[in-house]
Amino acid sequence: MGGVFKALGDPTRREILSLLRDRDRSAGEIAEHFEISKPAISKHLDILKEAELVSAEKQGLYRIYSINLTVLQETVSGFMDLFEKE
Amino acid sequence: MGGVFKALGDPTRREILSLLRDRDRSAGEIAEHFEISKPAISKHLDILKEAELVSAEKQGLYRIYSINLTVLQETVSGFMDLFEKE
DNA sequence: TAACTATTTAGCTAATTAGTTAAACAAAGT
DNA sequence: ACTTTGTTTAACTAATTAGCTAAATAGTTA
Repeated sequence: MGGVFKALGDPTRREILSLLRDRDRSAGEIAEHFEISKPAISKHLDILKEAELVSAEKQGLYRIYSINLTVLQETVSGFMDLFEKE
Repeated sequence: MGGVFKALGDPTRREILSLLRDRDRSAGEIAEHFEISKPAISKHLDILKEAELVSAEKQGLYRIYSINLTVLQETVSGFMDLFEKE
């Protein structure tokens, strides 16, 4: 669970998630949206994958990334439950 | 908003929040729950304060910290709304 | 198999972060 | 005023992180 919050701590990674919210995208397509280098994006994707916030599927030459909404929602809302007033 | 996720990214800070969930506590009381030094805790508290996740009130010799549930909930749930399926 | 494209890995650097101890500051009591 | 107690600030260090470029890997196409 720590990994999820760590992953969400970086603005680039949050922006990647919001790109993937709309639709799946290849690594290169994601990289296009940022000023930073492709290897840097690749590393961010790796961290998101590690946190299970995204998953990747090989499709020919491309790696298609998709967001894992379930993990995102369950982790964050599970955490937030700790802070419910009762 | 970034500040909130950055603040939540650290396990010590999440644990501080969960201590403050039960009741307000002084800086020293918070520090007692951890192995690390008081100055280290003080810095964590500063980051949480910066993110407006906690607030501090002077009470004589003590600084009493309380959690700001509103900021925590609104920020996180506001962020999660971006990921609602529609 | 050679060339091309997409992506990742490796090796490096600069910046940030979480921790340390020592010193400073603030409030209270003697 | 001096001491004690609680907390923060300063100065430093070690570890981590986010970025870079160059090289390697993997898949496609000619």
